[in-house]
Amino acid sequence: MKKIDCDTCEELCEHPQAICLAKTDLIPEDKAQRVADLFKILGDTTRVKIIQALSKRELCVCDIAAVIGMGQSATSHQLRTLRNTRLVKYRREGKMAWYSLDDEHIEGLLTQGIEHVEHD
Amino acid sequence: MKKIDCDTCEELCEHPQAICLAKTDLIPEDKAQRVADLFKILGDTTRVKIIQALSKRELCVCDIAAVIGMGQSATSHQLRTLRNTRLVKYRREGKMAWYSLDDEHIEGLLTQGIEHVEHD
DNA sequence: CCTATGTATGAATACATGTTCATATAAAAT
DNA sequence: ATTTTATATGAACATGTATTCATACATAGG
Repeated sequence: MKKIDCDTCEELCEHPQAICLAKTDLIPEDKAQRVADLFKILGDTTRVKIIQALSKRELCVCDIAAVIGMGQSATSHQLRTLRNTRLVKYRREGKMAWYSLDDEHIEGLLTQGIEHVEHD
Repeated sequence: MKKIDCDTCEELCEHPQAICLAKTDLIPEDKAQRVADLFKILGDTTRVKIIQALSKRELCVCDIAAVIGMGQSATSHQLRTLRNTRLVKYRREGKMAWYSLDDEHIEGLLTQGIEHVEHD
C-alpha cells in the first residue's frame, strides 16, 4: 500500500491509478440508486407476470389476479407498487380499474431480460 | 361471474375471454422466475456499481472495494453472488483475484436501465 | 517457518419486502 | 336503503437479503 496523490483518490490503496480511473467513471450514487430501484421492481416473479400480461392488453384487477394466479389483495398491492413507480397506469370505469403499462420503455427492458435468460 | 368453457380457463371469472387470451400469452412460471432472478441481481445499488465499474475495466477485489466505497468482506460477498449467477468471472494471479464481466449482454441491460432512469 | 497480505466465508444482525387476513371504500344492483 | 361486487389498504407475519465481524485460507516475502 502506498500513499498517492490524485484528484479523486487521495488515500492508501493497492492500484491507485486503476482506482482513480474507475472512480472517475463510476456511476453517481443517486443514479445507481434509481437504477437499482427500477430493477428491483422487475425482480419479482409476480410483477414480471403482471407487466408481461399488461404488455399484451389492458386488464382489470380481478382479471390480472386470475391470470397470474394470485389473490385479489396481493395483486392490488403489487399494482400499487407498479403505480407508485409509474410503470403502470389505470383508468376507472364504474367500480372497475383497468390497468395498462404507463411506460413503453419498460416492455423493452423486460424483453431484453427475457432474451437474456433464454440465451443460456 | 359466469361459468365458461375454454381450453385454458375453465373457471368462474369476470372477463373469461380476456383471461383466456392473457393466460395463453402469459410467460411460463419458470421463465418468469429466471427473469425476476436476473433483475433481482441488478436491483441492488452495490451490485449496480460493481457491474458498471467492471464494464470499464478489470479490477481486483480490494480495488473494487475502494472504488465503490465498501468493505472488503461486503464486496467479496457481492462478488460471490455475481459469480454464482455467471455475471462476472475472475482469474487468480498470485493472491489477487481479478474480476471482469462474464456476460457481455449484462452491460446492455444495465445501460438500458440507466437510460430509462435518465429519461424522466 | 513465520508473517503479512488479499480474498473467501460462516454466523449474527438489521432491515426490507411479499403475502395474507381483515376491513374499508365506492359504485352498481336489487 | 340495503346488499353485492370490485378495488384498496393497514397490520401482522414470514421470508429474504445486505452488511458487519470474526476468522479461515492461500500465496508471497522475509
